[in-house]
Amino acid sequence: MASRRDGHGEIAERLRRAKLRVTGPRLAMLAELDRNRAHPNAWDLHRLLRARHRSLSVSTVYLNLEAFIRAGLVRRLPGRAGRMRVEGTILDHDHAVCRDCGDVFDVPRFRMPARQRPPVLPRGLKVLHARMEYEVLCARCQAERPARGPRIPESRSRA
Amino acid sequence: MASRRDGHGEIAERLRRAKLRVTGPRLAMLAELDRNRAHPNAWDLHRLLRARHRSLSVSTVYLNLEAFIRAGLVRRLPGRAGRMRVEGTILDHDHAVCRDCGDVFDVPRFRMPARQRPPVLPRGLKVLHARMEYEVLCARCQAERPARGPRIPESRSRA
DNA sequence: ATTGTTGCAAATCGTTTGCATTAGT
DNA sequence: ACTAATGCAAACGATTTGCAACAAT
Repeated sequence: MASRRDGHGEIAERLRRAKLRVTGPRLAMLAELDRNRAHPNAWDLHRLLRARHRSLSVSTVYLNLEAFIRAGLVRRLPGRAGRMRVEGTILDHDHAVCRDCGDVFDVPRFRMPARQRPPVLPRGLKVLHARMEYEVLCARCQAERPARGPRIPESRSRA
Repeated sequence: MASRRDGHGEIAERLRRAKLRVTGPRLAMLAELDRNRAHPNAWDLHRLLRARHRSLSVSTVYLNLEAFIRAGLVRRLPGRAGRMRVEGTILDHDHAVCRDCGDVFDVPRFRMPARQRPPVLPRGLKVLHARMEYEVLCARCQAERPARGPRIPESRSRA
């Protein structure tokens, strides 16, 4: 509906290049993902977008995220058990994931030295990207006592 | 119960070092994780272990996996939306994750060149490990037609 | 006109939790 | 003895699916 106005021209273009139909929900989702650096999950997005798009349903969010991921417009992030996280900024950064709470932090990108040849991957795999990933302990989890029980399930997100 | 016999001596030792009580379910889980290179999830483990340990419950599997992860005995792997995968072999290898189906493949480890200094991480993060991760398209997904719908939810595992 | 997309609700299924019991230490 | 670990079932909550109405091409 709200096709190309809104200054979504560039986003609409991305969708077309990906051979995906340009629709309101998609423009809204990509726009949000463009600006949201908090690694939101499907529900975060749904909640955030409901403000302007009253009728947006969760299933649409899921369906579109899947489509975006396959189109390479969005990347799926490692996250805590039971939820999918996503990020739209396929920018130049790597991730640090907290071993205990699963929180994800953006970290400056590590660039593989020019002549360092990447390892040979198993036959059949087509490499799309290679990036460094850090397993860390976030400040909060370090403070934690030896802790055994599960951590607070996480669920923040900026607006 | 089946404390240290079974040739689980070494595993029991690992548990003690991690300050975790040595119990049957734990010995069984770690033993399975030691030999299973298929990146199983909680249900896979439960299913595999039920054979010998008829009474093992899923919650115990989850609880112990969480404990193992925090103890650094096991690592949590990136997985498809909504499920946790795990691996016991904290060996020298990296991972390649299929963008579309989420399958994980072990790949030879990339070693950061000696004098290449790793990037500075945000203050407060304590780095436990740094490894390369590849975003790939597995053979099956490459064969796939442009595909839009979700892939078969995955769920294999060796025995 | 054709076919992908959406929204809704129901169905699934992975993960978590409460609690009484059992078993390590 | 003291307390963690277990098993069970119920509770949760995230993701998926079926389908009819709708909209993009």
